[in-house]
Amino acid sequence: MATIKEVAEKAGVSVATVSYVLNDAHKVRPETEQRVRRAAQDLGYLRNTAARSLALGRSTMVGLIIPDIGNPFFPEITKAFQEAANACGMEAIVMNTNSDAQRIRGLVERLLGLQVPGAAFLTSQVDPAIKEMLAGKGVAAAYLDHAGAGARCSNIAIDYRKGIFEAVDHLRQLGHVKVGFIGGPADGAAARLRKDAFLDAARQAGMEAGTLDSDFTVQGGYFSCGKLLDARDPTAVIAANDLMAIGAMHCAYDRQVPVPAALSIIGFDDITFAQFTQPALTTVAVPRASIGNLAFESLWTLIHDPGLPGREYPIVPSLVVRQTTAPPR
Amino acid sequence: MATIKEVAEKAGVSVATVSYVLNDAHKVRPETEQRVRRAAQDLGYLRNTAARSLALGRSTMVGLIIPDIGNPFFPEITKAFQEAANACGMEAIVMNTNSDAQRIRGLVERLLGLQVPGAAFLTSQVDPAIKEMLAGKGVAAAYLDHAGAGARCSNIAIDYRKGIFEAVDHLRQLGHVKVGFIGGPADGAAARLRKDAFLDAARQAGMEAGTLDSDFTVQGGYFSCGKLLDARDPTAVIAANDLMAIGAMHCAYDRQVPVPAALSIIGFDDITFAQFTQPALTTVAVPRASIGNLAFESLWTLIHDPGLPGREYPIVPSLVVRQTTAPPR
DNA sequence: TGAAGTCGTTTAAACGATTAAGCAGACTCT
DNA sequence: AGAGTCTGCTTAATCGTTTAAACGACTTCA
Repeated sequence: MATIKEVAEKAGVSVATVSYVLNDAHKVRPETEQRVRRAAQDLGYLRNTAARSLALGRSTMVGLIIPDIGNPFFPEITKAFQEAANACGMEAIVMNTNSDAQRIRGLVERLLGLQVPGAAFLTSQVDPAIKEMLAGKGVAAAYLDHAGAGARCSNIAIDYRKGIFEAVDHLRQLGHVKVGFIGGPADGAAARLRKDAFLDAARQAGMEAGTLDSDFTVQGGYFSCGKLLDARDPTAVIAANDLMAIGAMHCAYDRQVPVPAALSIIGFDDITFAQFTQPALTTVAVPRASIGNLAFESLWTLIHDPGLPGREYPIVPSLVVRQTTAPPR
Repeated sequence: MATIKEVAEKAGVSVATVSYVLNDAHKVRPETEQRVRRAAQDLGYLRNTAARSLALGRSTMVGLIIPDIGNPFFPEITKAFQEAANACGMEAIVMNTNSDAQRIRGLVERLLGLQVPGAAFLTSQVDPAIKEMLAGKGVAAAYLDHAGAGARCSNIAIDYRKGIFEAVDHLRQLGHVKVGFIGGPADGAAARLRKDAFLDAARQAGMEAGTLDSDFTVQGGYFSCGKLLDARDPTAVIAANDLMAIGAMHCAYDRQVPVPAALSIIGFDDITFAQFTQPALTTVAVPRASIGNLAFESLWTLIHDPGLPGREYPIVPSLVVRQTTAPPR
């Protein structure tokens, strides 16, 4: 592997000059710059990232921590984040918590060892101690749906309320009165936001609302829908994510309850698959690529202006009407 | 950030001793080791990966190159790869080609700059020049469905033939005679393997076979299924991946052709969503977690025994019968 | 008793970049 | 002409590890 030294020798200059050229510090005579670039090109020179990170005291990698890349909500976010990072000359290190908040500490230590200047945490819970530690070490952070922005951290806030209100309003316009809601785990902050929004919206629309906490899985949606149907006989069900909505559709199918004729179903997230269910799922679309982009951009901003305080970045979902909603039976 | 020097001072030893402890070289008196470990613990010491990589001449990161993390075939592979890497104290750097083979060169340069000791290429085509370059630099490589193993590279070979034969045999047993096949792009090697296997299997089963090349997307499956239905009126269709099979299901639905009563459909891959279609998709399951694991393990082996030649790792798919297949009308 | 091992530790030289500080030489100004 | 200011480059220190080689202090053995 060619080193900066070899490039310097070949170009007949010192390593410092090569370094200046490579870092676009316009300190070098154009003619010399050309010689250096030629030499680098000819030798197939590639900067040694490790050496660079050591000298700089920080690497060009940023962390992206998500619960599970297998969850269809995250691949698109990940991709957008990676692309944004690459466009800025950085690498993304993607890590899964497997929905186990305990794991985060270990992941953060790995990231700190890698000297990352920043990391995005797109998981619902992060121990405040960890947040403080990161801020203390000057590592930029971006969170999703956390309390708010802080010293070295920004927050990406999905406006669940708006999305849920649109969904409820859509059902109201169709004439529904008895509406069920299948929520996420009771201990999740993001799940609570959606449920509270639903209750408010339903009250405001004068609906008879019934809610049930579930677990964001297809299976969970299936069972919860069954219980809801038995207990309250709603004409429409809103699920807090698409996976549960799909479970609900299967439940309805198995019980021979036609969707949407006898039961309207609305999901949340608009995962890629939502458009391919039969009938296609009406759902609240969350712009996932934007989340990934914003997550990186917020880090980039924080990294390049250490004085700047963290910001709040809003994400605005909106209802996508497909085929699982219709007037009540 | 605490450095090894501070740990050494706190423990009253030299940095070399600390390094030996940290690297589990059992060269140190147990009593001293304890002192060092305590000191490291107390200071919250984390190894500086950049410095380590620089000294070692290679990093503890391995590359994983895939076409698109948004494609449901890859998240699970990625996850398994990451977990295998982490279990061995390494980090995975995941990169997308966005199905553009041209991009690979750039990605490889980034990986080489990161001093990775190995990388897995789970994409259909890799320029032989790149393969040679990697082997030349002593970087271990793992490929998917490539010609074969070589000096510093292993190959993971999915036995498409076996999977396709099982699918065809299943249809034969049900009594189907006119069977269609929706393949991938004509220029893809993996697509060709599946199609050839189908033609062989169909001939062997004495079936009337019709094939059509498509593009591995839901849309493509939809249109191709339509064309196949118009041209040949088959009683069953096999798609080269699940996405196209799902497209075919939609096509059948839109044409009021009941599945499986009037048309049997079989997919390939068994993506997570295959079990959630309505009716649930019969498909050939490819053990994706195994692919991820093997990809990493093959790299690990090559990295730790530089003398060892690359190996061929077989992946064996198998049919999963669900609800989209039945005897012909 | 002295040569030859062990054992546990330290010394010091890498590794490949970045960057502040220094240094010639040319140019400007008084 | 001499002092001061640019310009364009080099010198050399630095980042935090790893690891071969050296080095005392003991033990063993002839």
